[in-house]
Amino acid sequence: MPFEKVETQVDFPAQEREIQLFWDRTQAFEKLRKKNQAGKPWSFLDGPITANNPMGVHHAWGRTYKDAFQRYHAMLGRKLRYQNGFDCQGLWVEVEVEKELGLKSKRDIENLIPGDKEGSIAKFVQMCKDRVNKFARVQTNQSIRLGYWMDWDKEEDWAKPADERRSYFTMSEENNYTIWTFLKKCFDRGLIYRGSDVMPWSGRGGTAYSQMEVVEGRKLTVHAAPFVRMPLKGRDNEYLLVWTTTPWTLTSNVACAVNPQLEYVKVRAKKDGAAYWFAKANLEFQRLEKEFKEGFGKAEWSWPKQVPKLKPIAQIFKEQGGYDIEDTQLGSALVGLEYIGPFDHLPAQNQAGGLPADPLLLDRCGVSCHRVIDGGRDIEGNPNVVAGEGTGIVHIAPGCGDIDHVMGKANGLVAIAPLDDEAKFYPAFGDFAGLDATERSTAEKVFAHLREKGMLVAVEEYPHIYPHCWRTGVELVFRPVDEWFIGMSWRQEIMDLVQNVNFLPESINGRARELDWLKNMGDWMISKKRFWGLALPIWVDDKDPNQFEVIGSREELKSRAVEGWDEFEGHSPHRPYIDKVKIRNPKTGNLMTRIKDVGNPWLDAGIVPYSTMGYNRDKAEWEKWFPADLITECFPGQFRNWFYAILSMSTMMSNRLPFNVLLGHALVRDQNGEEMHKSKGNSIPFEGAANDGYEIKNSKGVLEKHPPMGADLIRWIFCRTNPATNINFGPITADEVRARFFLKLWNTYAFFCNYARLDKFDPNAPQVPLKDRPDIDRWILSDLQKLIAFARKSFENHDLAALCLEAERFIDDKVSNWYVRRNRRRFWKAEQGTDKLAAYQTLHQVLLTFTKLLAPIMPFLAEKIYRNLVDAGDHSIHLEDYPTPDSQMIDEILSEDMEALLHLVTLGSASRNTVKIKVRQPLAELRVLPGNDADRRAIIRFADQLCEELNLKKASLHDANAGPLLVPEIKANAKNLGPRFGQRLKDVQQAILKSDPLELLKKAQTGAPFQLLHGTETFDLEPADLFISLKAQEGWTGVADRDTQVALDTRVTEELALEGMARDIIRQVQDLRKKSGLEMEDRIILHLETSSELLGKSIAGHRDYIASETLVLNYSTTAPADAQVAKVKIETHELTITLKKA
RNA sequence: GGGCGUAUAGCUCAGUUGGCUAGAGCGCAGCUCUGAUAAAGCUGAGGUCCUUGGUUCAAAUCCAAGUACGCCCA
Repeated sequence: MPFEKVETQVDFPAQEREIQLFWDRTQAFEKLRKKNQAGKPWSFLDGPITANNPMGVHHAWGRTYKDAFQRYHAMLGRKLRYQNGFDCQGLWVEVEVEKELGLKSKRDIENLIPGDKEGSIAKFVQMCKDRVNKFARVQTNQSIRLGYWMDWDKEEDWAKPADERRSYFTMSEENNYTIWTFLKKCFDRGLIYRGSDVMPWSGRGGTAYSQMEVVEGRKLTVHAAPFVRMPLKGRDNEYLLVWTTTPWTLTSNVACAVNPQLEYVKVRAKKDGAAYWFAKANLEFQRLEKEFKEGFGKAEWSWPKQVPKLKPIAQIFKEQGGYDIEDTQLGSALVGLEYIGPFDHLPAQNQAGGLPADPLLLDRCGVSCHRVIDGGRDIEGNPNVVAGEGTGIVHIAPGCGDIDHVMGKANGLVAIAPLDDEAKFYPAFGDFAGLDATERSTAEKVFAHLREKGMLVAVEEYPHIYPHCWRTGVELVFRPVDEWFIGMSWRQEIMDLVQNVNFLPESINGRARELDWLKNMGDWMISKKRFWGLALPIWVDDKDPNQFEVIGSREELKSRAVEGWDEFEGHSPHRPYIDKVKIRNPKTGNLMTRIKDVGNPWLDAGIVPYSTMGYNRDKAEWEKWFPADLITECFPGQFRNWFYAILSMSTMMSNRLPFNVLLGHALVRDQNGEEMHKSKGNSIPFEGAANDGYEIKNSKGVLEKHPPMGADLIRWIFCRTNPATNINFGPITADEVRARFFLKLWNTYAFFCNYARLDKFDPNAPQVPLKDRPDIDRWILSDLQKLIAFARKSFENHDLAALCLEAERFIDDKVSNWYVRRNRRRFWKAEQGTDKLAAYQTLHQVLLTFTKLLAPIMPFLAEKIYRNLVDAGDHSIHLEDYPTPDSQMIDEILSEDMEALLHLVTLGSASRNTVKIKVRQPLAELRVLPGNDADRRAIIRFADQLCEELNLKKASLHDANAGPLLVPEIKANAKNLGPRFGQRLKDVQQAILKSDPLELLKKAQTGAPFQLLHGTETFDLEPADLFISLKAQEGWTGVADRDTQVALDTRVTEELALEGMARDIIRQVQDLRKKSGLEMEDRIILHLETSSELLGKSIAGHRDYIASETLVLNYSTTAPADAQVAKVKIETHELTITLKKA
């Protein structure tokens, strides 16, 4: 039965839990799917969430969007897939499992079962799978609590393999094999290659990092940077001065590079008579001067306090006894000079062909390569060696740096690679063997050695941004590695497609950002020397490492397999089982073995437009859902990650865009705009916000408890936010939104239900025809239609913020603060009748429609309200059709007029405020001189509304023929004019007083300077020179805005005063009723006692009025016993009120 | 170093194709209303619309340069 009593104190989270039970019990979601089974498809593609931890409150932003758009389209009758996605594979899962197990390195993993490497990997991979399953379940439950309607896995589903569940999992066979399809297409186009570049490498992680990952791990670091002198061969006491921030690389120095066009100086130190070559510009160059003042480009990257300002090279020499400049030469003069390196005694420096030995360069070694080379230019034509930081002479270690590597190749230098896969020195490095390159002590050892050889000139502390391992935090080193790449020579194809992507919100410039990335990105490194991930389907010839093949499907592998298939059969394509399968190279007849590497996880997420829609399984089905109508994700970072992956992979797969619209949103911050971190105490867990309550630090740094917001409130907060800007999320926002919207809506709904219940309003009674309803009903219904149209447009434009803000205005300004407030009496009044029925029907329709409009955004609250507005039984609001606007009900003129009425009310209130006469005191008349048509219409059409609202006896249109309503009174602003006019001030004042105030007002209102004639004189004046006030006639007060003037009769006659008192009395009686705990409908026996003659007169004159307002059954001449008593003051008169329930 | 974006009240932000006295919410002060409302209304204080120059009858808005901040890339 509808219209149960609604309490105004409400626990939203508790209510949401009840609604969830209702949905579960009635199978509401299943009913919805059934209802739309034959509908036209609307394709949403979920970007997979990393199933590695519980989801945070920031995930709720995107997930709310996802749910809201799906629910909206479901209400339009569209058929949806409702498929959630979990991102499963990759290093981030390994990291957490390693942490759980307390493992420190790859070797620990391989030794999980001591002595059984393969078994260890199998066990580790299984644990990764288990972890993913565990958190997929956690996230599923969290998402359900958010109200996110998806085809979630049920208890029985979790026992099934990933491929047979409802959500998609990137670890599924389908997903992995579809990536194989993609890689095969790349291979067929000749794009897959093995690169042996010098790559950023994590010693602890045991893996190289892709460009994307290096970005994640950049940190401000301070390195001990030595200035080293390298003796030139054949010159006496003459040196190259080099500088480096990575001292360990000096062990592997092979050459020194200069810029031939740059000027170099030869400086002789007075201390020991040694001569040094370095770039002339560097002598006095203030290195990192800007960074010293301003930091390194991020707030947290300010100059480290303990690090002194860097010295120019000249200062270093001065401090060591001074110097003279002996010579200046272009760099070209240095090219070819040979020198002695600092670590020439190491075996590695003397090994033929370098380390590892290059078979083509066996005629030389590190030591024999030591000479000055031309640093050359990069692909954009900029010189690789420049003055500035350093010395303009760059120490080159082709085994330790990517540019060095390139230069080494170009100059026929050997490469010496000093570090193993744990970033420790190889044995060929003497007493450095086994040392960790990133340890400070290793750098110290380098310095000690240099000092001993007399090659160390100075050491400084040098801060810079240096790449670190994003997971372990250790410094990355550069070492030569074999990694697998997709060549990106086809980037133009992707860019051509991206031209047509609809990136929202537009202000983010998503297309330009994506194109920028596509233009500048390097080749895609897809391999990772780890355990848990996509098995890259690359098989390499056992005897000829240059021959390899990419396998495109499970079937292809099976048909090619010559070994190991039986052991693999029955396992997912993961390590270690997939590694068993060998194929034969048709060209050489040799066996081919899969590379051990696993794949980049963005391949996993990037293939989902294909793998989840059945590309390899059922093309017709795939065509039905591809491309997705919408995807939505958090945008920072994704331009180079998921967006990049799906766009590029889809280009390769079908040369089609995988989606029509991409809606991005920004980041969640704490309520002060700072990043949320558990350690900072400002992070809000999802469960805390949704259901359990949470603690965050307040401004004093003390943990403070906050009640839960509930899912709908979280959802609303996210939806009302401009997706282009970060959101400051926290209790302040929550309280504000709850108060201004949720409670407003709730109380309006409670008001309606509570009266409807008392009045036994029948929602099924015949509708009062629109034409028979008063203006205010037709107005709110008209604006309701406009809101419906706006809501539909907002969903179509993917602009939920616009809808939420408009909905807030509608409920707050229009329904609650105007419609309900103005119409309370229609609901209160005792007699039934058309007018009352119309009021009920109007408000019922408004609330019901509004609830449906917002059901996609606040599904719980909408359901709750719906269930009390209609006799719904087990029928959910989410099975309703989305409202359609009825243009017949839209009345633009009426809307304008109502707007104008609000404008007049404001002016009226303002005029009351100027004379401080409270609204409870009735006044005789308000006159309006309208400045526009709407105001003119409103004062005629809504005079009664205006009277009621402002407590007036009469509101009328001012007759223009009767002269001006208000007259400006203009005085001179002596403070302004005095300094300018001095003794002539009096004349100016006279001029102002004598001029026609209306004319003067007009001049001043232009805002521009103007002239005032006075006798023979002309004064140049500005608007600020005048004090202007508008005066009404005696006994009246007036205010005006730009257009419209109002004048209020402020004379309080005795009759009006007595009525005012009566209203005061009513107010006090009501107050006592409320305090006494009486119900709204209770009738009372009232006794009023006063010694004031005036008050007595007021009571006598308004007995019936007071009685009807306060539900007095009868007046008692004496104070009743067992009654509530209050002694109050009406103005200065004392009054004793005694009442009891009749 | 390059690219993109932003700069408006104490805070968070609106401000459309240039156009009226630059606004809202929160916060602050005063007054008011209240038997749906932990609410609401009116008034007030609070602005170098980042700076400088230009275009224009007119610039917060368009253009240029600079400064600061953010993001992306190197």
